[in-house]
Amino acid sequence: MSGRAVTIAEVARHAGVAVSTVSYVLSGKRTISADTRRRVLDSINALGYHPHAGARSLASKRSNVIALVLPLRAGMHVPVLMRFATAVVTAARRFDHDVLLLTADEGPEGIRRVAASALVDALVLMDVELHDPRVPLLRELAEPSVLIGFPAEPAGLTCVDLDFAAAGARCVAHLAERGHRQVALLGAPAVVYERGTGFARRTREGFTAALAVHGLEGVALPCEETFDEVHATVAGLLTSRPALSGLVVHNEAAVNHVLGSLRQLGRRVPQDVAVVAICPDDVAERAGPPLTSVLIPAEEVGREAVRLVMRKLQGLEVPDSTLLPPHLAVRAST
Amino acid sequence: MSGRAVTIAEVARHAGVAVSTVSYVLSGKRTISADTRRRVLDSINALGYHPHAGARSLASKRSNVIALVLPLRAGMHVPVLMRFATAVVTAARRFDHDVLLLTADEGPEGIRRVAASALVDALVLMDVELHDPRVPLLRELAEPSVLIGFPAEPAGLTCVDLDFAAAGARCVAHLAERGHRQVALLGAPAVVYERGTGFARRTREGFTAALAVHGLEGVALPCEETFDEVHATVAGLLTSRPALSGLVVHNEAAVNHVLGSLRQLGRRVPQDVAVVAICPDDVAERAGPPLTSVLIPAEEVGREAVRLVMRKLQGLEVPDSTLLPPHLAVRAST
DNA sequence: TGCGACTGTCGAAGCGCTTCGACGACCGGC
DNA sequence: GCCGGTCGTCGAAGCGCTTCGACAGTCGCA
Repeated sequence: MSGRAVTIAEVARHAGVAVSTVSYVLSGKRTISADTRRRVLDSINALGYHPHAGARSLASKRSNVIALVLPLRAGMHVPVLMRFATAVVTAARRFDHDVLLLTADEGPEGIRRVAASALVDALVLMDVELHDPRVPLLRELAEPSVLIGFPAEPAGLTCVDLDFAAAGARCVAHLAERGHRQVALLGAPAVVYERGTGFARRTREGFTAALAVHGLEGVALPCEETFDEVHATVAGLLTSRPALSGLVVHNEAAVNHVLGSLRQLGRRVPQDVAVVAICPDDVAERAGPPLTSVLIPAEEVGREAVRLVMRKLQGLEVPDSTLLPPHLAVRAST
Repeated sequence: MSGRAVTIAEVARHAGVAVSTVSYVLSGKRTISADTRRRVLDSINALGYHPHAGARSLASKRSNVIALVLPLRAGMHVPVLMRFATAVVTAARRFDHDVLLLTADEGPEGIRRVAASALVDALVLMDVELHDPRVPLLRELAEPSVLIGFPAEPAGLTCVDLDFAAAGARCVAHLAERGHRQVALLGAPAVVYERGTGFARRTREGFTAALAVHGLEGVALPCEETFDEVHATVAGLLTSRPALSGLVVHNEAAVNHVLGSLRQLGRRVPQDVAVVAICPDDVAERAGPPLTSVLIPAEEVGREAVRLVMRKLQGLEVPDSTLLPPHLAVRAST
């Protein structure tokens, strides 16, 4: 194997047809008789032909690669991002596309580079901030793009995300159903709110709005991620609000610390304090006790982002905004 | 911006030189006078020229892209993988290469596809198993590759990893220094050992060998990742070995559960039980108490893997095996 | 002064593919 | 039996780049 690569010309010779015929068999852009198609496909298999990606992209002006831009910043929950990433790769393959991985440290310039050099046909951006420096760049790019998350000014962009406001509200509703009257939200670290990251704020807004709807008392606090800080926050909260009996945790790294802290304070879950988390299912399942949770449907979001970007690539219309509904899984913690 | 893309011919015209001259300015493969170089570079900037990646790869037989193959399987610690991934991307950019992300679900065939289609020049594979189905394929590929991790039969391959045996030994040595006589290793879930994943076994071997060296008593156990299972394991261990006073935890997902379990059992860390973890620094720092740990130097490993694969691409010799030494950071848990 | 050895630049030939226009062969309708 | 229309296939013209050989100048040295 792997001497010089097989070219389309060799396939054509082997099958006794013209190069263009092979190309049309592969692309399906012109009708080819069943008989010829067979011969060509047989030759392709016999020779182990794989089209040269560069040649193809040069001739067709399509690279069949999409960029996945994933900044990695403080306070982000890496496992969730990884799930997005693999979901995007899997979905992209279904559309016969590959995925180029871009990180933040090259800055927006990296996006321009891969777009301008025709390395990629389209872009999917993750972890979008309210005032994201990449967003203005996207507007002037010819390549279509989809954002996972929402910037402050999403007009003219295509955005997908879990409906975090609904997720926050769903958690409150669940606690209300269970009869809790005083609840709290432990969210992302303060720095994430300050940066204006959309999902953190939207969860908080949904949470707060739902308190009014259900007539609950509640408070939303940022939450750091070391055990000691979490413990201090939880202890302070329970002291200042003795009647508090429901907790919503929207911080994957802190979830287990919260449970450890409650244990240490002698509060039983769910008898003394009920806990609902917004986090991936596996984290919720592994916790002690397993947590009632709203999962972040990473696979679904990633798949949807790819679907949308592919539609744009075909020139089809897509909605500006796609919000995926939250799903609550009830487990032992409420 | 972004009408039709600027081509090298337009740059050449703008600068008043031949197309080939522009190419040589960019590649540095022939001497060009300082004066001409200036004019060409100015034109490139003025026009915002970016070479067409496909054209370049077609003509030069180099795509300047490397594949990062990262299967995502049960029991793997996603955050660590993500660090590898970003380290690889960052390092690759320093060599003017981009990174194509491949996951497992296309199987080994995906590797063959991207190699045969000249989409990538080289491959970096992560999370290698002892009997990895991708390994035989690599041997017959023309493209150079580097593995992060070791298969059972690494002859003729290039492998990089943290020296997990040394890491396991280092933890034992540390506990011995602190005067502990009876210790235990809580490792990966059983399934990971059964699959023969190298790093899990090597840590255990290093641990076991070091017991003898330091004259300690000890046992190595697999460790599941739900709180309840961890708790059962820890409780069982402390019951069956009352004199046990040192714990090595090589399981990122279980680390916080172990601490929670000890808390619940009324054992203080480090007074009653000392704990050393093999995990990323941020997990160790956030734990309660912050953990003495051997970090998995993901950035370093990723960087080294890229450096090696680039050397191979240049036809240079590289060592078959690169083991990065462990670094122990002492914190509050020992 | 002449001659080889560089230097710096150019022109042209591909790289492997897609796509466009062309063109026989064959069809049905008159 | 002839004509317009498909259908299936072919040949050739690029796509934008790298690289090779060629070739004017220049320079140093005999």
